[in-house]
Formats: sequence, C-alpha cells, structure tokens
Amino acid sequence: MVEDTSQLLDVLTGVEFFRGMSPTGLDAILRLADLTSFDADEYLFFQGDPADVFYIVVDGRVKLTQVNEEGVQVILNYPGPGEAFGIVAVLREMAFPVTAQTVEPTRCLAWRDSQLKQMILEYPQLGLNAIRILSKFIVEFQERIKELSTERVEQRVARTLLRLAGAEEAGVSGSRAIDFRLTRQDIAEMSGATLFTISRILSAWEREGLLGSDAQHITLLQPARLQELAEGRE
Amino acid sequence: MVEDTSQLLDVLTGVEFFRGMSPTGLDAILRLADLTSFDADEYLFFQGDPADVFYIVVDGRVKLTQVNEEGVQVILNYPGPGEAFGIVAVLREMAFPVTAQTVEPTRCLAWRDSQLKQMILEYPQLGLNAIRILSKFIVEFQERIKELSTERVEQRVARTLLRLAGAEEAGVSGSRAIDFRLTRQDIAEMSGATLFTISRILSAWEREGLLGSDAQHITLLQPARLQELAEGRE
DNA sequence: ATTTGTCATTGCGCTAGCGCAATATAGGTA
DNA sequence: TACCTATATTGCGCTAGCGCAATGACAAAT
Repeated sequence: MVEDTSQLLDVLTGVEFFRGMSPTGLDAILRLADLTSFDADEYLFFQGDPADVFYIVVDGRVKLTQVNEEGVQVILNYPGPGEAFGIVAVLREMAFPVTAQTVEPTRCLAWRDSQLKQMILEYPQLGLNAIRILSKFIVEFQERIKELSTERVEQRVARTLLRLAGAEEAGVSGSRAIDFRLTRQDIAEMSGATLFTISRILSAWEREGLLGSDAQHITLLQPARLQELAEGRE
Repeated sequence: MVEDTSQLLDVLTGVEFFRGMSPTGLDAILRLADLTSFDADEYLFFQGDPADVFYIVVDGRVKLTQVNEEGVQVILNYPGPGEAFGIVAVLREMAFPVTAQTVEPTRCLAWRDSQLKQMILEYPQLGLNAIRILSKFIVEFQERIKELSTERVEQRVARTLLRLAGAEEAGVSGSRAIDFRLTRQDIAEMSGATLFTISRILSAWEREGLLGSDAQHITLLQPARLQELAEGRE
C-alpha cells in the first residue's frame, strides 16, 4: 500500500501512538496503512459522517472543527506531524463529532476502524498509548472549559497562542513562531471570542511588540510576557 | 481485600470498563481492588496530587473540580454508580488534573496505577473499553467547549440540567429528577455562569413550571421544553 | 427559643465584549 | 495596471451577564 516504507518507518518511530512498539510490529502495522495526500483546504471527513477511519498526520496540518445549530464554528484542535486524530470516534461505532479539513498540503496515514481494533487487541501497548493520548486531550479540554468559564477573552487569547506555538512544553524563552496559516477568525473560533475582539487585542499586542504578524503567520516575540497575561498577572 | 465479593461482581458486570470480560477475569481483577467507603463531602484526592489510583464508583456520587489561579472553581463531572474516574491521569505519570470530593456517602473500588497498567496489558479488551470511555468524555467536553464559546447562559444551564438528569440517553419524555444535592453555585460552576444569574434563571423556570426544586433537589418537569431552550428555540 | 451557618433571591449599576457598518490592506489574477 | 476576493481594522452603540449588597428562607446546633 505504501511506497516509501523505510522513510515512513522513521516518521512513525517518533509517533506517540507507536511508542514502545517493536520494529517488527511497527512494520506489520504500517503494511495495513493507507498513505493519502491532501491539498490545502481539503475535507477529510465531516461532522456526522460515520466514523470508520483513524488518521496519523505525516506532514502538514489539519483543522478539527464543530458547528452548532446556528452554524457557528468552533475550532477544537490543529493536529500536526506525528499526531493522531479520529481515535475518539472510531471505536464507539458512532459518527465523527468534528469536521476535519487540511490547512496546508498534508499527508496522512489511515487505518480502518476494524484494523485499529485488531491492532490494539494484538498489541495491548497500543491501547495504553491511545489512553495516554486521549488523556492528554481530556486534560487540555478540561483546561479550556475552565478558561472559558472563568477567564476573560484577553487571557484566553494569550493561552490559545501559546498553545498553538507549542510554548507550554518548550518553555517560554525566546520567540516562537506558529508555523501555519491562521486568520483572526480562526483564533476567535479557538478562544471563544469574536473576530473583532481578536483583531483589537492582536493589534494592541503588535503595537506593544508582543508579537509580529505577516501574511497570516504569527510570531510570539515575548512568550514570557504572554504567559503573564494568560495568568491574569497584568 | 473485599468482603462481599459476589454482590460486587453483580455491580461490576454492569460497568462499561469491564464490558466483555469473562467472569474469571473479572474475578481476578476484583481481587486486586480495594473497596473504600467515604462519608459525604470527603476528599479522595486533590488537583496536583501525584496520580496513582484509579476509581470506579460502586454507589454514591463524586464531584470532580478544577480551580484556576484566582481560586475560582469549575465542576467538570459528577461520576455516579458504575462510572470510572482517574483513568485520565494514572497512565501518564502525572498529577491529578482535578480534585475529587464526594457529595454523599460513597463507596469506590480502587486500583493502583501499576495494577491498571498490568490489567490492560493482560486483558487488551480493557484498553478498548478505556478508550471508549475516554472518547465519550472527549466528545462531551468538546460539546461543552462549543457551548461555552457560542451559546448564551440560559442555553448552557438548560443543557447542564439535562446532562445531569441523564435526559440525553433516556429521551426527553416525562419528568426527570436529579438525584443528588446540587446548589445554585454548583450549577453555576458547571455552566460557566455566576450564582446570581443561575438563581434568576431557575426562579423564572420554576415560576413557569419548567422545574421543581426543594431542599437542593431539582426535578425537571418539562425536559422537552428545556431541550428547546437548550437549542435556542425560544 | 435563639443562634449560627448555609444557601437563595432580588434590585441596581456597570462593563466586557458583541454586532454592525464603514473602511483599509494585501495577495492573486486577468 | 486595474480589479477582485479574502482578510483586517476601527469606531460606535448596545446588552447580557457580572459583581456587590441587602434581605430572606431554612436547617442544624445549643
């Protein structure tokens, strides 16, 4: 199914979902996968579609969104290289709870729901890994719920940017770029605010030298200061 | 470790985490568990404690909360009989992201982190079950994020009450009681609003005959109408 | 019977952030 | 060069919901 197996094996060894797998096992699993290429802005699946595929991003970036009854959109996650999505739905014989759309040209490995189940039963380590990954999401989502419930927009925007820049794990020293296209509308949909409010906040921050933006690419120039704002320490 | 094994076995067979387990396996797992009784309002663990235990509620009710830097609390979940909590943290060698406190006298089965890991490796079916449970939370949390981002307080309160009454699965016909103590403050902390706003909304709904409340026990008299409010159909 | 503590209600003023409209900017393309 | 479309900015008025304070209701404790 896959052309360039050895190169892909390299990628997969860094993927959390496959942590602790033997090269032999990994190779067997890789043989089951489909490698698919997508253009930018292409839809992988829609919220409500029957969930029968599970993806891992090889390169590129995918946007996961939900819409409410009135059609207002919320962005839930931006999985990038090495990250998995679709596990959530695949084992529950349910519909995808989100819509997946690429934001740039993207390649993904895909497995069918039945294959995933089989893989986990054969390699229980994968079950543990999946639990770890899902737990991480739960913790992140819990935090976002907390933020939406108790914090003001400015704090949430700061947190959103830090999160997107991956500045949490990496510490807050030096400047950090968000390496994919990101409109004000996107940021609004991630932080639970309106386009207008985001525009005002980001303009102010640019004026203060907190961040630089050009052509929808944002760079956090003072992550440490942003971190302060995120925590409400004005 | 456990006194009344046969009675507990009955409870466990209904638990999602143990779905598909053989009686023999279940029995072996039960032997590893500790059954602990808690009074009302007792703390099981605090946010930030090292996560080394995984619980299943036998009877009673537990409240899972988070606090932000300023000490404002958010309620994330109210696990009841048959429901698991603590899986989230236990496999990630991390701290509990929430505080767990009973809301009434409660009995829980508890396993150590190392035991859970061992159990899953021995019975991969448990891994699949855990993934299903975690996925359900993710979907619920995603929905709450969507609600907090796009809906007004009244809608969110309606949804919170329906969720607590378990009216989603059970359909919306007939009246439904929420069978545990629940203050206005609690509802506020679940729906991302203030005590005052909740009080106003619930008073109005009581006047309209939508719900009845006495001694901190709320009954949804017209779940279908609440469902309409939740969806913004005024 | 009185006190104490917890929880709920309601009035009132305030403000963060929404929502709309008008205008500006910047790539892409013909 | 001019045009088109998508995105961003900014001003302005408005309101949902917050935050405080005063009061009330009820149960448990002494």
